[in-house]
Amino acid sequence: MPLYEELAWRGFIENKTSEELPKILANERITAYDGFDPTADSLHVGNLVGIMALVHFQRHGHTPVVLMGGATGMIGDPSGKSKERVLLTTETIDSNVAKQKAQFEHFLDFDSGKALLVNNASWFAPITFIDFLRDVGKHFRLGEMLAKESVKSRMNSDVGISYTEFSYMLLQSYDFLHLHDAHGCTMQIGGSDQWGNITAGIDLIRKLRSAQAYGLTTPLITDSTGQKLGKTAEGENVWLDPKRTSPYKFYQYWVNQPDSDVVRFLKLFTLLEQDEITALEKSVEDEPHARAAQKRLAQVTTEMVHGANGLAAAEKATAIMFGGAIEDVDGETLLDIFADVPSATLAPSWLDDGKIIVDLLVESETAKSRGDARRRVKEGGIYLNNVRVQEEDRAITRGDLVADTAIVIRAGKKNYRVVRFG
RNA sequence: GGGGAGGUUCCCGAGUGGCCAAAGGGGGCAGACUGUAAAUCUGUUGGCGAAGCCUUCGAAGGUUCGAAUCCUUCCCUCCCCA
Repeated sequence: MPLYEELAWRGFIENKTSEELPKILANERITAYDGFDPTADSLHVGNLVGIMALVHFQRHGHTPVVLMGGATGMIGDPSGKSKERVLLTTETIDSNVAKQKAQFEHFLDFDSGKALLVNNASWFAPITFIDFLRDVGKHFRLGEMLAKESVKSRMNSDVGISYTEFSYMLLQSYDFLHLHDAHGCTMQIGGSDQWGNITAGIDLIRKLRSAQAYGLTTPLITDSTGQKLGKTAEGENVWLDPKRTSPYKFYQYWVNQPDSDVVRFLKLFTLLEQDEITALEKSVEDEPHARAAQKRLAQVTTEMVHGANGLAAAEKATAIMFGGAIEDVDGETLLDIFADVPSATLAPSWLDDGKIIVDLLVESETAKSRGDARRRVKEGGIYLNNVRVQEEDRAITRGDLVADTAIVIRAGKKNYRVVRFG
């Protein structure tokens, strides 16, 4: 399937700046970029749409460019944001850029120029403010800028918009111009909220270089609850860094996708072929309880991000946590399985101090206060080694240890925490 | 620079001297149901405790027996005019 058709089928295309795009992508080898803000030390699931779009470009022989916003990340893009960005320090940004760079290497082949990763700090740092206003600012008309949706919506909100963020579109336009000049980049990919910034860049390239550039926006992916993609039920981001989001949790995030989203996500976040996805779609209709599509989605995405070992660990942990009893597992296996689960360590003597379940919940940070712990026990949402505990003053002793090493706490249906002693 | 409106618990938002740990909604958490789903229903949602106590309504002071509510100064946001 040609690239454009494949992107369309998979659901990557929200809008394009030119009707010529399908033809160009089929007949030419182009360089296309997508920007990523290094506001955290890891990429997260929300970035996957952009990453996978670049992956498809590379698979079809085009050259993808990952633009790290080392400079622009210090400003903050107002597009799609309801409030002003908290500004980060240079050190933090640099460190984030380095860490995200390593993650991109899981997806794209950067060998011998097949893909590029650039940081816009490298071209923004030498420019003075006066030069920038003269050379770039001159080509922007205030009327157009004010008409941009990203600006308008913030102007109409009661947080307003600072001059800093207002200037963002100039910076992003200059990125595009620079990549056009330096790498022959003629295309920018971005989320639908980037439309205004992308077209601004295309205009700048046309004005200054009399050249035609293109833009493609991907839809804002939300889950069935309308929430932005890549948030756990707790509202935390699902990160690609295993230190931030364990492979187990990552796997679980995908397994838990509702029927209404799973096919869409298979298309976007896996490279599975049309035949297999169609078969999985049928399975969702015919035997939804089997959740074959969810399992396959989780399997493929986890392996892609965390490798075969990460997937194996996630699957093993899942089998235990949603399956058998915990008593008949030996200590090593137990700790291995629960390696991905948040844990706490307490001194062995703790068990001899006549503590009760409420103490255990608080000291293992399962509950945020004693009142919270007490309430949750009362509600029947606390399990000790998978056995429900309903007495607030349930004593905790050495007898509760599994395999002489740990206690497994479960809060609610699927939130586990291991407490190790020693 | 001038004028006006505001800043309340996770969010929105009510509350104008005691009946306010603060209405209502949203969100979260838990339970039932279930497919580790959706929808629905129920409970719960500052901290410590048995009662009760402690901390909280942009910040700091002040008035008062008593303040989220009144006064002063400061910080921040929005709107209009210049």
